[in-house]
Amino acid sequence: MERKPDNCRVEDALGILVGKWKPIILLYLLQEGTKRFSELKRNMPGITQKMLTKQLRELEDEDIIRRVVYPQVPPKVEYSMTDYGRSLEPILEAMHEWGEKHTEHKAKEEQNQLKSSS
Amino acid sequence: MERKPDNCRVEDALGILVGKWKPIILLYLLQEGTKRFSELKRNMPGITQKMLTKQLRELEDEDIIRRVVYPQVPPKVEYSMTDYGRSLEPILEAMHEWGEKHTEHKAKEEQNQLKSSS
DNA sequence: TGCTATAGTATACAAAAAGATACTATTGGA
DNA sequence: TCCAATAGTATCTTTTTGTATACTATAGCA
Repeated sequence: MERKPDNCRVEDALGILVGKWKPIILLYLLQEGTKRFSELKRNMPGITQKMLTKQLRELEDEDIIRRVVYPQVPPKVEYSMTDYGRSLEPILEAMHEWGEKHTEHKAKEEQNQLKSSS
Repeated sequence: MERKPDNCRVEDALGILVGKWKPIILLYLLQEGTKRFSELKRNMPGITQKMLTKQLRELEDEDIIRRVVYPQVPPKVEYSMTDYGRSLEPILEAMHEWGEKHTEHKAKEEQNQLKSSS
């Protein structure tokens, strides 16, 4: 990594991944393939419709996911990863792995604090 | 990636990396090693002292960077990556690479839009 | 006729992140 | 005696994110 901060493109990836629900949406779609709006919602207890819609729209605007509307009533809308979106997988995977190590790390830290305070 | 969203640890990494200046700070320290507060500030035009201090404290609390105070006047405080912090490098690297591809991708998209609107 | 299901909007509000600006302590040197 | 340098705090304001809640359209069905 020999580059200047001014050509740092880390922010681009970060901008796409950031948002309380985006990583969860992306991992879900990566694992499960195509999903309807209602299935996404069911899978994310606590999310509001507005939030889910917003996150999906943002991901769609970045060409990370695809939105397909079926002209039916009641409506049916399906979401899936684009090929381009799938290219985020290594990042998500790296983050997930790091996150698991981090959990251990925090556990150890707490252990140390207990020792030193007793 | 065959896991349930409820054991998704992506958020942990995200929580550490998110912040307008954190990736820049981390890449800088990874590349340049130990740096003083004033050097960090000089390297990030636009950041306020308050912001820099806050981001550094948060990274320190997570054991990602180390803060060493020299009892001098005027004060001297040095920051550097911890070993643990260096374990974030693959993620930052993956993000950087993706970001570069993203820049091309966006350029192509704009080309296509120009074509289709002419 | 009125209810259900689905995928949303619209509006108001609360909380978190970021920015602007002013202030502090201390010592060596002019 | 007063100024410069360094690494901060303390407040206040603005912007961005996220939450809560209510509302909409429409085909099919009882």
